[in-house]
Amino acid sequence: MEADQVSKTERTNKHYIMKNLVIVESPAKAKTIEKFLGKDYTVKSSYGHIRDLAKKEMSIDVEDNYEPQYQISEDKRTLVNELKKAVKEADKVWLASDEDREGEAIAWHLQETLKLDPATTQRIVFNEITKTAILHAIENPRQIDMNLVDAQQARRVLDRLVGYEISPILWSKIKPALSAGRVQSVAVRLIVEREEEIKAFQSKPFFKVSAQFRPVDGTKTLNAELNKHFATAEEAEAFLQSLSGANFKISRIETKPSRRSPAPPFTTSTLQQEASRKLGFSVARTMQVAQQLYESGYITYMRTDSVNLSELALSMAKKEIEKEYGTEYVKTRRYQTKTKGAQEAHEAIRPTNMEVQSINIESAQRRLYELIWKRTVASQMADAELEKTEIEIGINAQQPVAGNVFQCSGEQVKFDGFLKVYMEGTDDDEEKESSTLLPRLPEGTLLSMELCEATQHYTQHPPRYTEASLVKKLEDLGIGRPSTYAPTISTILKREYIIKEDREAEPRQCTVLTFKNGHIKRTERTEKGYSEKGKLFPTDIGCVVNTFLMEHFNDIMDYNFTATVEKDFDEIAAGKKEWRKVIGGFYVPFHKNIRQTQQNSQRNTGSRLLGVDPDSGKNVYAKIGRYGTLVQIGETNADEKPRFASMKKGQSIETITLEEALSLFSLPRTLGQFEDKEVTVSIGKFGPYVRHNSKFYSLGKNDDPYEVSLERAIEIIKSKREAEVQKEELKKIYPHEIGVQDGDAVVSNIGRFGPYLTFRGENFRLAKGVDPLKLTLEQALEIIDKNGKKKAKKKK
DNA sequence: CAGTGAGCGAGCTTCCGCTTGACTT
Repeated sequence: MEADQVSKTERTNKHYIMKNLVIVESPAKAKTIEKFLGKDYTVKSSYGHIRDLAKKEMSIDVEDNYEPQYQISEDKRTLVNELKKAVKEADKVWLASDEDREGEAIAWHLQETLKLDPATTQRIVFNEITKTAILHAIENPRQIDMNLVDAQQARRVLDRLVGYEISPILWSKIKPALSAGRVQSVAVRLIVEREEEIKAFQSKPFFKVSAQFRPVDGTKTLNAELNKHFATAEEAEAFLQSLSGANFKISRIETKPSRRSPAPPFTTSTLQQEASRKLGFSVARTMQVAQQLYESGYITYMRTDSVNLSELALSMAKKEIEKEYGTEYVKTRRYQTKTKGAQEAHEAIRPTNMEVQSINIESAQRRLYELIWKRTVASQMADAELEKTEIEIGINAQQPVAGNVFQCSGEQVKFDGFLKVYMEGTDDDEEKESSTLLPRLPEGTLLSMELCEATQHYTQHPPRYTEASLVKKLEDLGIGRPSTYAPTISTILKREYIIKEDREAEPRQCTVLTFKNGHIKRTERTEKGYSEKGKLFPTDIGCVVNTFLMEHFNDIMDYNFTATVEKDFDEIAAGKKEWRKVIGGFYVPFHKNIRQTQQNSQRNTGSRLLGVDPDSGKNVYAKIGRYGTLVQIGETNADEKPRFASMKKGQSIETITLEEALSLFSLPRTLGQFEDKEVTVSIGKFGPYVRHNSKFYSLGKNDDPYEVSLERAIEIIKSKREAEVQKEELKKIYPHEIGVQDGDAVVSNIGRFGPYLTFRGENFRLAKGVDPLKLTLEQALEIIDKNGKKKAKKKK
């Protein structure tokens, strides 16, 4: 009886202080929301998905209507246990993951895994992290939308089926450990096809004619360009010749106003593009730095496809612009997201506080922050007003020059508007002509020609993709999501389907014809061509895999495949289609194709016959082997085993010559004798090495195993020996006891990254240049204390 | 990763999308 009473009291008390648990996706978000909600609410984070298809095998039962087999992800087990505990202590659970397909699925997986009652579990959404938005969400809970969840399940299952059924075919037909997928394979296709375009491109020379004019009674010069190019030097010369004794006058001058509008605020994709163009960041670096800014509270969430700004952000921007630049610079703009397949669960990427123009922290973070600040503020500023002037200069020659005129144009800024803050970069490889202010001259003004030049140029092949321009292309095609752009690139790099490289351009011969005072002078000059930095090139493996996939899985390689299945997913989300039927409609023919391809297709190694080995008279091939590209002497199915040699970095099946291939067989190479033992050089699993007295010495970065001399090899051996002696010396010194504090020793030790301190089972790094042997106990303890505080901060 | 250096062959490899962490010798 007494026990009953107690529990009753407890229950009443509990009721009195209602305990709420809110689960969001990101811990940074959790921290912010907790502040808004007060102490009746505990806010925890799921750190994204907590459950997924099991990693091993397909984990989809195709016999049982595509039943997915889900599993708590390895790294989420402890987290799920914590969440379970928190659920027990709460009276009400609110699932507040993002308002999109993945977010809804996260909420559902949480509900299932935490065994929450759907009837009492509250599903809430907000796409703006403000107190009003969150309180509004709390007042409008709903239940989980199973249609949206099903759309996610269909997406997930389709991707697994495609990836896990095609990849094994690549292992058996081309090379082990390769992969294929709805997103990555199309990304590779884009790069391969661009390279093919470039290969097919025939660069043609042409001549541009430019001239400098001066008004007969004026001083200002006018630079203009002829409205026609010439194919040959002869034609250009004939044209220049015809200018002898010609008259020039302004035949048309037109001035018209024009406007320019700012670019919308950043999404993940546009941030990656601008950071690449303006800061030279790789896509991964941009995301890493943005993450740091997000975690420190400087910017909003960095994985988004939305250009939308919250009302709060709009008014903050307005205030900031008024304060900094004046009211005439303000123009509130609401942007519409046009991206295919955008889900818009978040705002655009913007500063959390527009009053903060810059932050005084590490350079990369500061520069990226300033870029975001400028872009956001500019997006809320007035148009720039320009005045564009076009001038046409007519030629009055003895032999009429059919329809040709010289042209020049200039732009003048009347009101700078958003240009005061920010100007979007371009991907154009050639520099844009700088806009100049043109003199105001009336029509009919007579001009004298000071100089005229015909310069040889070459037509340029389409540009290779950079990481950022590939992301843009993928986004345009609706392929991939903000959270996957960077990982997709790193996957196809890791598989060695593509490489990122700088390539120097071939120098080119350019003819210049100069026409001055009635004479034509011809000069030849060598011009540095356009060299490419950080561009993406397909590898042999990338090309062979692409050809194979294009031949056998044309539908999945189609640029519209994702867009097409997305339509199905949308219909599932709208409750118009059943996800298992959609998957069935795809899988039945797909799987049939898989079986046929496995049975009927040829092994494809990209083999190319290079010629005949003069020593053995056998054929020499270049092809893809188990561990990469190789060259081979002799036939694979002959009685005698063929000889193999791995290709060097930078060599490719397509371009390697017979001589280069044969030289690869010169390893292992015997260089000579040292200390009465043979010195040989070769290449192993971990790179090129020198072998001497059954010991191995890695070659330096700049040493070529095919070229390296005995002298250099001995140098390498000696320097490694010396390093080892030094290491032995260090071992004698370390571990070195600095002193004892409260019965525990403070010890310095030496590791791979240099000296460090150990105290009570914990390790502490030392700043550069600090010699642990000279440290006093006091100094050492100070370092430990400082580092300890840092660690504690990090843990929080 | 760890300071190695084959080739026999067992058993492994793989997808896309959400999200951050990690001890550090």
